[in-house]
Parts: sequence; C-alpha cells; structure tokens
Amino acid sequence: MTESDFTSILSRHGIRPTQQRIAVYKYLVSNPSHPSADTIYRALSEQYPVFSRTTIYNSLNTLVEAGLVRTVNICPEEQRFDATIDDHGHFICEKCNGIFDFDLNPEVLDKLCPEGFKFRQGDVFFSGTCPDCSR
Amino acid sequence: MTESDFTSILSRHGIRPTQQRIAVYKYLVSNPSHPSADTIYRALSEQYPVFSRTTIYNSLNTLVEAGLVRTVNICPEEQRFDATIDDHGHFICEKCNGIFDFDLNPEVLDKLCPEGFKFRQGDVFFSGTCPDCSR
DNA sequence: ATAATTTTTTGTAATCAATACAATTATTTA
DNA sequence: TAAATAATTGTATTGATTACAAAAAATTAT
Ligand SMILES: [Mn+2]
Ligand SMILES: [Mn+2]
Ligand SMILES: [Zn+2]
Ligand SMILES: [Zn+2]
Repeated sequence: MTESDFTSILSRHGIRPTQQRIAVYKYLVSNPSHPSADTIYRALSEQYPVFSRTTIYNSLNTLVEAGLVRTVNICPEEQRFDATIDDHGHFICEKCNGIFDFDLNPEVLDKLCPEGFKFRQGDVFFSGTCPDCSR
Repeated sequence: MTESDFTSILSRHGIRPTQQRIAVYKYLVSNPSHPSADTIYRALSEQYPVFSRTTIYNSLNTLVEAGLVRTVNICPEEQRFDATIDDHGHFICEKCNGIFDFDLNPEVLDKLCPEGFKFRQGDVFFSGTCPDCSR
C-alpha cells in the first residue's frame, strides 16, 4: 500500500486526507497489534515530532466515525484501536498481554444474538493464555 | 435471601462479611442491571449515608477477587458490575442504554475459542437495539 | 491572486473514573 | 485488657480522554 492509496481511502470515506490522519491510519494498518492512542502517539512522534497527542485522539475519533477504524474495549484501562473492521474475535493473553485476532463467522454471531434483539456490532473477547505462553 | 444468607456467602468465600460488603453484594444481587460503582454508591448513600465512595470501590474489588462478582467491560467509560457470575452474554441497547443478559452455552464458547488458546474467561457483547426500542 | 471562511492542528486546562495513601475505627488474637 | 490485624474513611493523585481557544492550513468567494 502506497501513500496515495491511504489518501484515496480516506477521501472515499469522506474525510480530508491530512498528513496526520494518513499517518495514524497507516500505522494501524501496518501494526495490527491493537495499539492504544498513546502507543500510536509515541511511535509517530519519532517520525513526526510535531504531531500532538490531541491530534492523535482527534484523528482516531475521525477515523472511527468514518468507519475505517474500530475500537476494541478488551482492556478496561484504555481503548485499543483496530484497522481490521470486519467481524472477528479477540483473545488477550494474560501473560504476554498480546491481543490476537481470530475468525468469527457472521452466522455464528447471528446465532448467539438473542431473539428480538437487533445488533449493530458483536464482540467476542477471550482472556487466558496464548499458545506461546502455554509453552 | 435474608441478611444472614449474604453474611454466610461472604464468609464461605473467605472475606469478612462487613456491613459495607454485604450491602454492596445485596445491592448487586437485587439489582441485576449491571450498575456502575458510582450508581451503587449513590443508591447506598441513601440508606447508609456514612459509606464512603472508596469503600464501595474497595468492596467491589474484594467481591471480584473472591469470585462473587464479575466486571462487565461493555462501556468503555466505566466498569459495570454483575453478581451473576456464570457464563452469559450481554447486550447493550444504544437507545435506552439497558444492558440485557442472555444465555450462552459453555460449549459454544469453547467452539468459538481458537485452537491452542486456553481461555479463563469469555465474553460476548452485542450492541444494537433491544426489542422494546425496536417498537 | 487576495481576502474571507472553514477546517484542522496544537498546547494547555479540565474532566472523571479509579487508585494510593495515611489516619481513624473496628475486629480479631494474644 | 492490650496488642496486632483488617477495614473504612477522606483526601490527594493518577491517567486516559475531552474541552477549549488560539494558531495554522486549506478551501471558497470576490
Ligand atoms: Mn482485531
Ligand atoms: Mn450480566
Ligand atoms: Zn502470551
Ligand atoms: Zn432499548
């Protein structure tokens, strides 16, 4: 993915492709580790020391509203962000703190949702031990 | 459930049945609406104006550690608490903000969890519209 | 092009849930 | 009954996030 690909994706989603938004979105696409706003800020600060923390928050909120990014509420202390927006589950390892994606059939989600309720988003979170940390 | 029932439940779980802890646990059992710490504090303040906010937090943490209460991370802004500890899913209605429980087969959870991962806890969250708010 | 308007960014201040801490009070043990 | 331990309380602090207003950048009108 080239810089101009990101530019056109942002444009197509109705938001102005500013340098800051492109950098945040590019970081999320390149780092599918579900980083926090602060992790993104510290990482981008190296390349773009002028970016402000507030702008990272603003950009993330704008990207979420545009539907390009979604939040992952697996850690109560801080929001995590994810550029993979299609339905999938998340597993957080209590030993290495890694957050792992796993496939989730949309039909399975449908089956889990109780009768009469109309869901817009479904999330499946597991916490436990990942294969590596299980030895 | 009488007062002394709560007392013995707390004792059996290895925590001292203080007036404050009993009141918090009793409130959670009687109000399965997944209240926040602050909601519990404001509600109990009427009957026990001397209880401090810190003690509500302390009691909740103690009850969670004892395995009598679990946290529900469905709202990123604040933790919610639940005295129903067996596996079940949660649906939050974006219109009325109600949080609804629904049954969740433990075997279904097992099937959702990816190969090689060992989960300690599984959570299923939906957000959308509840039957009442769907008209 | 230039001026006026709108949008975005920036830095700082404010918010707010949750925790840390130390003093007080209550309970248990010696 | 005294000493030790545990729990509660009020206040201070933390830390993520938002609010706000000024500055900068980009867009639109003249
Ligand atoms: Mn993900
Ligand atoms: Mn519940
Ligand atoms: Zn791990
Ligand atoms: Zn509703």
